[in-house]
Amino acid sequence: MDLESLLPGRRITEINRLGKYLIITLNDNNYLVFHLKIYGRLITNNSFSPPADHTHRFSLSLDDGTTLRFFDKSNIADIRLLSEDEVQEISSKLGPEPFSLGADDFHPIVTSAKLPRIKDTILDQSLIAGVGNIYADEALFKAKISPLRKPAELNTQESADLLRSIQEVLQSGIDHGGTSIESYYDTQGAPGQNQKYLVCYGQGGKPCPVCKNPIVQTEIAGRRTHYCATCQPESQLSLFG
DNA sequence: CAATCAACCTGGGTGC
DNA sequence: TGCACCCAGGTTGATT
Repeated sequence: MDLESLLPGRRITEINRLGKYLIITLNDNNYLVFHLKIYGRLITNNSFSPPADHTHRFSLSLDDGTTLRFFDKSNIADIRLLSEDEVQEISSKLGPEPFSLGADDFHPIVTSAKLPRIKDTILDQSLIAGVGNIYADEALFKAKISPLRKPAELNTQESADLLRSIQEVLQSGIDHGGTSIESYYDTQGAPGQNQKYLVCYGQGGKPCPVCKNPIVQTEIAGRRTHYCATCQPESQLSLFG
């Protein structure tokens, strides 16, 4: 990749997030687009030394003396220099941002989804942008909805609860500086704290904080999945309401 | 057509 | 200790 040689002389005019994409707008109407995937890390703290397994992929020297460095442990993260049209194409494939949605908007999105389970549905970036695997499990737990439920069968109350839960778990992640289960770092090289606040994800076998039955760990659509089979019943009917 | 799977990469952990 | 295998917060295109 020779992005570094293409960039000198250009100016950063704006920085935005689009779903899970980070979009840096340049003054020539091009865009530096990052997708961190699982292990991508962007660091602006010049004195930060990442662990040895974080391979350096990219550096950009800014005129205030900052160096923007990009590391990726697995080399599957993306950095691309794109035109406005190409960014527009990415944007057009993304669903709405969860924080911009109301319950009335979210219910039809959920119930018209063609995916087999609600977990697949909220992970689908074309339906709702920005929800990843950890936050999907946390939100479904919080809303007391089984990840295995068929999306079309959620009633208005359930979809409203789910949207609110998605917003809450994402806000928690933001407030606590990210979830550092593996090795997430913010731009200063500091780990996030949100892993301390997870109540479901990664808790397989441990007692549910609500009912004390063990949290189930399984796999749904190839993604590690955790839920409480008691608090999040698969059947919509519950004798105990 | 819908749903799953392999591939993209690499390093770390685990179990034999 | 060595080695084969599995796993990872994601997305995409191929395959069943």
